[in-house]
Amino acid sequence: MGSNKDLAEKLSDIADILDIEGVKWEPRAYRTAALTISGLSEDIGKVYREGRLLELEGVGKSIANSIKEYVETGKIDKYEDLKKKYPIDFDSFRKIRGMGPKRAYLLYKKLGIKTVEDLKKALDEGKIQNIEGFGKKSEEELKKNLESFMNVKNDRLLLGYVIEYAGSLIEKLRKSGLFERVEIAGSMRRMRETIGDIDILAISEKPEAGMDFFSKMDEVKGIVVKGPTKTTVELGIGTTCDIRVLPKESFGAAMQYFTGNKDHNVKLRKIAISKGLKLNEYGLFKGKNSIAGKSEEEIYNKLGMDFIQPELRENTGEIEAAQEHKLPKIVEYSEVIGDLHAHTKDSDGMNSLEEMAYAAEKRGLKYIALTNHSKSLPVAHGLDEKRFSELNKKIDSFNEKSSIKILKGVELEILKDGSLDLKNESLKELDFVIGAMHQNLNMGSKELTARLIKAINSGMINTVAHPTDRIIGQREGLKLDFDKVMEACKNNDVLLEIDGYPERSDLPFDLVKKAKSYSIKFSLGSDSHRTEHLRFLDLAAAIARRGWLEKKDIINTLEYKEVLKLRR
DNA sequence: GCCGTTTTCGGCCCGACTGTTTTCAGTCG
Repeated sequence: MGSNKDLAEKLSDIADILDIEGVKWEPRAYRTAALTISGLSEDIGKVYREGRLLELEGVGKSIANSIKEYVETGKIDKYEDLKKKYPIDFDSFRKIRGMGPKRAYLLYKKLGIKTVEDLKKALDEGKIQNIEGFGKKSEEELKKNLESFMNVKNDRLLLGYVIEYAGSLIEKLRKSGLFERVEIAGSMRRMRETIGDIDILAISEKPEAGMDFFSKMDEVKGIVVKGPTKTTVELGIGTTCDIRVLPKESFGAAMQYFTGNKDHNVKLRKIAISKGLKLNEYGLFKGKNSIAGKSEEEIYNKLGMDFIQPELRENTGEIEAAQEHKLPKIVEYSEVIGDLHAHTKDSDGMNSLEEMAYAAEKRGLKYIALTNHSKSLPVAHGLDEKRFSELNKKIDSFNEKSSIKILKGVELEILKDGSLDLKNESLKELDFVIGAMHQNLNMGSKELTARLIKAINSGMINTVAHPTDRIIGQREGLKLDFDKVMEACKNNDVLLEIDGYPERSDLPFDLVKKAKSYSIKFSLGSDSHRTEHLRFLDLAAAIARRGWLEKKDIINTLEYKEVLKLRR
């Protein structure tokens, strides 16, 4: 029994070794496949068993066979053979800046370095600088990068906790007066739930002065590279930040290029080539003439397709849809007018009912569902029927006198056997019921799926809370059979939730897309436990956009009274 | 090894930066 991550690492290792052997192009193929698999949100074993391996980007006959081997035996012969020949810990070296496969091999050949520990020892003994192709500076560089590799806890940061920080960086740069324009690009612009670094693009008449200003900002801990138009620094918060300065006439091309993702860009470039054009960060070129570059729109249009929103740029069919003019009109952030998952201090939140409601109103919302935990979650001070009934009265009187409305809700425990934590009479008094599994999750996939489906079939819940139950960086999602779950949701008019709380970001966008294909509708929630968390609703909206959802797919775009009608 | 709106064979994204070279390879995004 292996994992997607382990398989992806093995395929990357194969790529590295083939690279060393001077094999042309094959490494690229293995890397593409590795990338696809590491980004997959379903178990590769499942994909294999359902005979869908060849549908994966970059997986052909040969790699599909390797995956088959891996799923069935946990091993890949080709990998084992190559690894015997090159017993090098490529997987760790890959993560050290400046250590690619070629250098790793050179150091192995010359000094017998196989592991990170070996490398550290050789560096400490000053042996690296004498190797041909290395020098004193490379040695120093490697030392530094090895250090930061050993200190790194988690390589990607959660969008929800970095986005405001990045916003303040941008503001500082704008106010410096050295730039005509400064914008965020990269995975942050695509609103991916985790980001590897922060990418900033700028237009400037004085790029060198701009680079100087940037590299000396308070937030900067160290400089990684610094050139006249491109600088990379390490920030105090534990991530790197790239800034790139480009000419005005190229800014659209640069935004397009640096927003990514990589696969999306590669495909666009191939399309450019097929039309006898060339696309790079400076523009779209016919021979030496630029035919587009100022704006992203003109680049997409000149390539024969509609403009594609940043959140969609993942190479998961958006380019084909844009060519056929069939992209959905995805939901706007401003169209989400209510929050359908929040807590107060009645259970495990920090703020009162009034504080939460008024804070939501201040953010421009028209309603908020207060969905406190139910009694079987004692760690969160879950409420019993009696306390819910009292809270409901408070909400009714609040609603009478205020313009923002509160929905009487619950985040209801789905018990071990699939029964519900509150009596039906009590549930009938509520406006919005979120079914959730927080406890007793150590059961088999079949049992978990059956448990959830029993709750969905009860007719008493509106939506399923954070359906995969993943915690990013801490635990994988539950191995639910989502085809069955979605089928059940569809048959019972039960929604799936998109929980915007940064660690959850759940459903993930690819499962959102899948659920949409079942014609399921969605509820969005910030899962706020304090007023400051209400901004996470935008992150839920971002996932909705990344999952191609339109206004009509999301009930938070309905008016308060319409949402009330959904409750039977 | 993968893939197809020039193709089932013959291509495979492209430019910046660094350090070591003495014109470029390796790495990165």
